[in-house]
Amino acid sequence: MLVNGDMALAHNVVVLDFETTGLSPDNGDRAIEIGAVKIVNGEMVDTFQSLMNPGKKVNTFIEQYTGISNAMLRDAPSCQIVMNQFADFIGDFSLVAHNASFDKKFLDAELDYCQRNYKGQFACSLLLSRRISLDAPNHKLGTLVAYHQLPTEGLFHRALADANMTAHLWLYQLALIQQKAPHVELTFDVINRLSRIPKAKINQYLTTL
DNA sequence: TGCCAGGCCCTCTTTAGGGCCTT
Repeated sequence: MLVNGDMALAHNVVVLDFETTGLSPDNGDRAIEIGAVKIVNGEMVDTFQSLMNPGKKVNTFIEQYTGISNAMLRDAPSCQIVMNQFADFIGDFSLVAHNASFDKKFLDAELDYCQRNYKGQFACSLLLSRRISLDAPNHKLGTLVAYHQLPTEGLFHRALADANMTAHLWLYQLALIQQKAPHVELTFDVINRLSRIPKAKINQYLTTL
C-alpha cells in the first residue's frame, strides 16, 4: 500500500522533470514539457511524457537548450489538458526531482491553472547528493549520472530523458543509504531529514538510524 | 526606463555576500 505523509516510502515515487520557458512562474514562465517515471517497490514501472503549448513563444536560448522549438509546440496540447492528465498520473504518489524546489514551483503553478492539486510530498536528489556524494565534482544531474556510471541515452534537457536519469540516480542514492543503514526503512521523513542535516552530522545520523 | 528567481549552503557569517542548481 502506498502511504502519504512522513511514512511515505522512498521506493514508491514519481520522479518528474519540467522543461519550461524560463526560471520562474512568478515572472510568467510556463511549462513546455513534462516527463516522469513512476517507481513502485524500487522498480520503474511506468512513464509519462508530453509537450505542452504554453500560449507564448519560447526564446532562442530555450529552443537551443532543450531542442524544443516553437514549431514543435504549435500543435501540442495545452498545459491545462496535459497537466490534468499528469495530475491523474501522479495520484497519491510522493514526488522526486533534481533541484526539487524548481520543479515544485512549476508543478504548483501549472496545477493551480487547472485547479488540480496533489497530496504527496517532495524529495530532492540534488540536496541528497550534496550529503551522500561528497566526492562528486559537482551535483549537476549530468555530472552525477557520469560520475556514478548510471544509464543514459545521451539525451539531456528533455523532460523524460532527465526524469529517467533522475530516477536511476534516486535508486542509486537509496541503495547507497541502505548500504550504510541496512535495517532502516527508507521513508520520505528519513530521506528529507538526511537531505537537510549539517554535513558534519551525516555519519552520526546514519549510524543512529 | 528599468526591472527581471529563489532556495540552499558556505564563509572572509548571522546588521551579508556569493556560488550552486534548475530552464
